[in-house]
Amino acid sequence: MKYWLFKSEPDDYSIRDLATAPEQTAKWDGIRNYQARNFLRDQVSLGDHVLFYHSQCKHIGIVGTAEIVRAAYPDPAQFDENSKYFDPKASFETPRWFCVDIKHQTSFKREISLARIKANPALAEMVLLKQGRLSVQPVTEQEWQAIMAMAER
DNA sequence: GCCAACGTTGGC
DNA sequence: GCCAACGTTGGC
Repeated sequence: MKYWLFKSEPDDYSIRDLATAPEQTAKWDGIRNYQARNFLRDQVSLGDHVLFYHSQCKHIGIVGTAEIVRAAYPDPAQFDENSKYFDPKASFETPRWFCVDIKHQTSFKREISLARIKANPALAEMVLLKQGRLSVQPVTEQEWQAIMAMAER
């Protein structure tokens, strides 16, 4: 069992959108960064747990959790000429980008703000704080437990 | 809206 | 393969 942190701009897609989606499930597509792609394609597995993070908004932080309900498959948007995620260099034979499906698990009453994350010594080594721009990133079990201890349901 | 950090592109 | 130019992310 592994743990991850997925970033989303809530104006684009929020934890509330996920919680109210059909079957509380969504396709996590549009990832167009190679490092994030490699995690999605090679390491994110069915049943893994996800911290849902809101970026570029008023209340930046971790807002809930989700679970991987489908492992990596080619992101259909790369083949769609009308999508902003279209990639002319991708083909069905050699897809370049991948997505997974996630299902909502919990929404926190209050977000665990970035400021509180930075203030917690147990979280000092989080990839979130080390590598600010990575939108799919691993989380250790210890970090997961520390986050859960801070969360109000 | 600004700007730092960092990823990507493309000329050489 | 290097590196400058450029684009994007994301906190503030």
